[in-house]
Amino acid sequence: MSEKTTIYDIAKELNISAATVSRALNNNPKISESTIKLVMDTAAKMNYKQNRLAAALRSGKSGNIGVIVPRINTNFFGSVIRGIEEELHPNKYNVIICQTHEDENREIENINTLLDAQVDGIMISITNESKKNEKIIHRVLEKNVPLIFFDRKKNIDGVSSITIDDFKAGYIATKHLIDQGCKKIAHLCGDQSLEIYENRFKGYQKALLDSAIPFDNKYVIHSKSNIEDGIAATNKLLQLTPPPDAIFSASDFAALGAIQELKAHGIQIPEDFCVVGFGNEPFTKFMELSISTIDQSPLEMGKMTAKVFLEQMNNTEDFKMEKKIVLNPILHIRKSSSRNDL
Amino acid sequence: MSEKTTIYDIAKELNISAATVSRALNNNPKISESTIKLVMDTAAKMNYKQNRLAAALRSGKSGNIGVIVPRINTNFFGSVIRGIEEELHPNKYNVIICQTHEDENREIENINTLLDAQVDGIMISITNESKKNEKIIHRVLEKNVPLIFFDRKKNIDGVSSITIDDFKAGYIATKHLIDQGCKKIAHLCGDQSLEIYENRFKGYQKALLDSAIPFDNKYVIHSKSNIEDGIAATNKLLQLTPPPDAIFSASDFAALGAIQELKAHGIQIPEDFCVVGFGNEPFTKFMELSISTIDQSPLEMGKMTAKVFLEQMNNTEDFKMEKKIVLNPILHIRKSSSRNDL
DNA sequence: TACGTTTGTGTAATCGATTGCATGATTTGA
DNA sequence: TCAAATCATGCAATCGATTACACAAACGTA
Repeated sequence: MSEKTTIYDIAKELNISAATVSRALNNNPKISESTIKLVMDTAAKMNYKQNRLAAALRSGKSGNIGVIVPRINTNFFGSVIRGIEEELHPNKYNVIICQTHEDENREIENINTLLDAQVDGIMISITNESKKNEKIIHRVLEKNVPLIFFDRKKNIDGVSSITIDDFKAGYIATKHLIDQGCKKIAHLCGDQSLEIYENRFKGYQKALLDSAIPFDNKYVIHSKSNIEDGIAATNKLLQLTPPPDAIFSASDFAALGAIQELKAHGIQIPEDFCVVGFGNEPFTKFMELSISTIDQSPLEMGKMTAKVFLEQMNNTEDFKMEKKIVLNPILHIRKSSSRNDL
Repeated sequence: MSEKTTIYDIAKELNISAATVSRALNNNPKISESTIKLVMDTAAKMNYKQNRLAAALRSGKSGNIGVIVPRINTNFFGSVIRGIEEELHPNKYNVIICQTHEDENREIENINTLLDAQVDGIMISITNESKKNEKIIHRVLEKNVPLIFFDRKKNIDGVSSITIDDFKAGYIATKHLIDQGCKKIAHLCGDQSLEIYENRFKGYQKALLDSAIPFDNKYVIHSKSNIEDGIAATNKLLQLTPPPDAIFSASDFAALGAIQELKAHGIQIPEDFCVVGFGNEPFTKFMELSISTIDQSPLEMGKMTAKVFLEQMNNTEDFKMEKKIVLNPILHIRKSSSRNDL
C-alpha cells in the first residue's frame, strides 16, 4: 500500500541486480540503452522515489545547506534568504534556516546542529565580532564544510563573503546631507563591534572630513535598530547646543523614531532638518514623508551568496578559493532629505 | 586530522562493541552506569559527533520538517516561519523552507522534493484551491507524513490546520466601518478561489446584512495584494455614482494604494472616507496616517502549527488526530478609520 | 547444588543507494 | 580459430548508527 519502492523492488521485478538499477537510474554509460529505458519505465510505473538519506549517507552529501541569520522575519534577512533559496532550488539543494537572535551561544549551537546534520555548506550572517565564535568557525573550516559570510562577516583567510560597501554607503549618505546644505550632521550608529556599523560610521566621518566639516563626537549616538532608540537618541541630540540639523541613521527604524520625535518637536522636515536612514525597509517608501535610505540589495546579496557557494562546490581543482564580493550601496533620495524638490 | 570519529572508533578505543557505544550514547538503561560514563567521556575526548544521516536512514526519521510558503520575504510568512522555527528548534528539528511563488506546479515540485528528502512533516500554506494539487496532498497522507495547513488550507479529512477566523475578521472590520457612520462600504477582495479571501468577503457581507445595509456588488472589486491594484480599484470606485465612503481591503498593500489614490483626489481620511486593511503589515502602524487593519498573529500561528505537529508526532496511540485551530483576528483601529478620535 | 532471573554486552542484520572489482558475453582483429 | 578487447552486469563492501536476538556472567532462591 503506502510502502515505498526501493531499487531492490525494481531489481526483483526485472530480475536484475540492484546495482544495475542504481546505475541505470543514474544514466551510467556502462549500462545499455535498452536496460536504462526498461529501468526508467519500471521505476516510473512503480512510483519509485529515491531515498536521498541513503544516497546522502553513502556520498556524504546531504543536499542541504544551512543559513544562519539573527532572525528571519525582517525585510532584509527575509529577502536574502529568498535570494539564496531561489538560486539553490534549481540546483537541488534544500535550505535549512536557523536563527540566533543575536545570541552567540545560539550561534555556536546552530553551527553544531548544522554540522551534525551533515549540511553541504553554511551561509551565515554573524551576530558580532566576539572571539567566542572564532573557534567554531575554524572547526567548520577544518571539516572542509564550505562557509560563506553575507552582510556581517569576519575576516578569516580562505573564507568568501558577500557584503555591501558600508563605508561607501555611510559616505554617500552623509555627502548627500552635506549637499543639501546640512552643517551639523548627527549619526545614530549601531553596535561598533560589528564591522558593518563601524564602516558606516567611518564613511560618515570621511565624508565630513572631505567637506571640511569638523567631526564632533557628541553628535554620535549609539542606538539599536528600533523606533524607541531613535526617539531617545533624537531627544538627546535636540538638547545639545547647537543641536544638529541632520541625522544619518544606521538603521531605518531608528530613523523613523527620529522623524517622529522631530515632528513632535515641531521641526520641519526636510526644511529645517534632514534625515537619511539605512536598509530601505518597505515602510520608508510608503510614508507620506518618505524616508531617504540606503538600499542593500538583499535579494541580490542572497543570490550572490548562493552563486559563490555553487562555484566553490563545483571547483574540483586542488586549491582553495576565496572570493570577497562587495555590492554597491544605492542611495534612495526621498522626501526626508530632499530640499531641492526632486 | 579532520576525520570524523564514529562509534566504531570509540568502540575500538575502549575495546567494546559499537553496539554498546551506541546504546551508551543513547542512555540505554541496559548499559551499566560505569560504561555509560566511560563512553560519554571518551566520546567527548575524541570529539565525537553523531552522524544524523546514518541515524536518519536507520530510523526513517530525518529530523527535518519542510515548510512551504508562497514567498518568505513578507512580514506575514516570515513571522510564521519564525514562530515555527522557534518552537521546533528546542525539539531538535531543522526547518527546510520552500517557496512556491503562487505557482501550483512549483508547489507540487516542492512537496515531492521534501518527500524525497524524507522530511518528518510538512507545513504548508497552499497557493490556491485548484484540484491539481489535491492528488499530491493525498500522496503525502498515504505516506503517513504528517501534513499541516496554516493560513491557507484545504478541507481534507484528517488534516490539521491553523488559521485565523477570516469570516469574523471581515465581519468586525466591516462592522467597525459601519460604526464609524460609513454607509457605502466597498470591498477590495482577493482571489476568491482561496478560502481566506472568500471568508473575508462573506464576513463583510454578513456585517452589512446585520446592519441592514444593502449589499451592492458594484462595490466589490477584485484586486491583488499590491499598491497598484489598490490604486486602480479605488479609481474605479470613485467613478461610481454614488461613490463609496469606505473601503475594507483584504490586503494592507491594496489599502495603502487606496489611501494614496484617495489623497490624490483630495478626499479627507477619515473624515470623508474610512479605510481598513488586512494583515497588520509594519508600515500600517508607522504611517503618519496610520492604517486600521486586522492582525493575524503570524508568530502565534507559526508556534501553534509547530505545536500541533509535535503533538501529532508524540501521539503513539493508534488513531489519527485532526485538529482545526482557528485563531482570533484582532482589529487594530488607527487613524484611517477613527472618526471618534480614539 | 541446581535452576531461574536479571544484567550487561556482543553478533549480525538492517536502513537504501552507490561503486570497485570480478565475471561472463560478445565483438574485434590477426 | 583463438586471444584480446570491449561491453554489460552481478557480487559484495560501504556509508554510520540502531536494534532484535543471543549469550555469558552474576545473583537469588529453594
